[in-house]
Amino acid sequence: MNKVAGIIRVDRKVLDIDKVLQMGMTFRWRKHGQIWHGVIGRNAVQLEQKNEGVAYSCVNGDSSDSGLNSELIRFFDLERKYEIPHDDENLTNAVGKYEGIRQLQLDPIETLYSFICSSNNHISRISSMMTFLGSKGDLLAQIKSDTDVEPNLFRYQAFPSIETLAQLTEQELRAANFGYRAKFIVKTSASILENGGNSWVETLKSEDYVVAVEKLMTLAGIGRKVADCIALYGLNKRESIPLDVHLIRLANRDYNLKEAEKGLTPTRYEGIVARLRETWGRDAGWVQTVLFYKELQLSKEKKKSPKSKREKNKPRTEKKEVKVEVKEEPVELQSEAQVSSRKGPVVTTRRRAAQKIKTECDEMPLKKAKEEEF
DNA sequence: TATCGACCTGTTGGG
DNA sequence: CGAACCAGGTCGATT
Repeated sequence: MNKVAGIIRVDRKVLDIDKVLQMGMTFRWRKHGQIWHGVIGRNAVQLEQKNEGVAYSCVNGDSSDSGLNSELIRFFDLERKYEIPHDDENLTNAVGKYEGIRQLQLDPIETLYSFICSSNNHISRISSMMTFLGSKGDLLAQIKSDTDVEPNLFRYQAFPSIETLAQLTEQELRAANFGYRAKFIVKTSASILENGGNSWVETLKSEDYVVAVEKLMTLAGIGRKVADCIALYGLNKRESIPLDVHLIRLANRDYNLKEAEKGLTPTRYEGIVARLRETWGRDAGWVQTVLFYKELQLSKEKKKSPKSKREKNKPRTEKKEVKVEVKEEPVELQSEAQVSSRKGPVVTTRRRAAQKIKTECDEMPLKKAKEEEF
């Protein structure tokens, strides 16, 4: 039945597919029983994590075995050995506790649309929106699922071309629950088409990080943070740090960042991100992913256990050995946050902002160490 | 350049 | 049960 199958021998500590496929990097993978179903390029792929590694099979036979194998290695970024600052105890602990997270190398176009949908949104809805967009793509395969009661069917669909996406109307998208992002999708599809379609997005991969971000931000619905998400997961830009209140919050707590969580202006965004890059080193983007995952887990734990009013005032940070290298000053931070505004970074001067990034990037040496790890 | 409100919709902390 | 200095932001207008 499965034309192509194999196994990638990789430890769960290096790659944990349960984590990376549902933490908010990619949104169209589904797990039925022990099997993950999804699409990579034009391959309808099934994955299962085992002790020996990740078993894979391709159910539509588009790819040769060796081809799919190397595509998966690329997809999961397995050729890279992430590096972290040796003296960062907080990070060392987080990496040790939340193992197997990778900086996925996803399809640029799908990633672009994913993160337009991500604004002011949560994973489950982004997933349903992306499934809707995916439903416009070529059907590669479909399978019946024993465990999935409702649709009882999983459809593997290639992500649609820009030409196809450009046919969607705002009305149709709003009916599909895209909300105000419907307009972004319509406008951006048209713009990309004007720029040259799929190939224009693909070429962003070979651009410098700063240029890529600058170009992405010319599109509707793509601001600074979303551009960073696309750059990180879709364009393989490791210096990219998608910055939001959660990241500021954790950096305030664990890295003495001392920044207000709100009122994130373009200038402040660049400044904070530059500092974090310095702190986290050349794999800052991956570090952000790990720490973000940690926050996700902490907030889940928090939700599970009903909290007393006492606990609420004392934000607990599971630090039994997590040594915060610097003292926190929450009071001061709060007052800062109150002074600053509530919402709304504005990007009136994108070129200016981009130039600033460039300066910062030039200072950052990017050596190309590469190691095998599986 | 910074600041603000509006924007879809789902979830949640309070009353 | 219905607001909310909400929630993984961006845009456009205004200063």
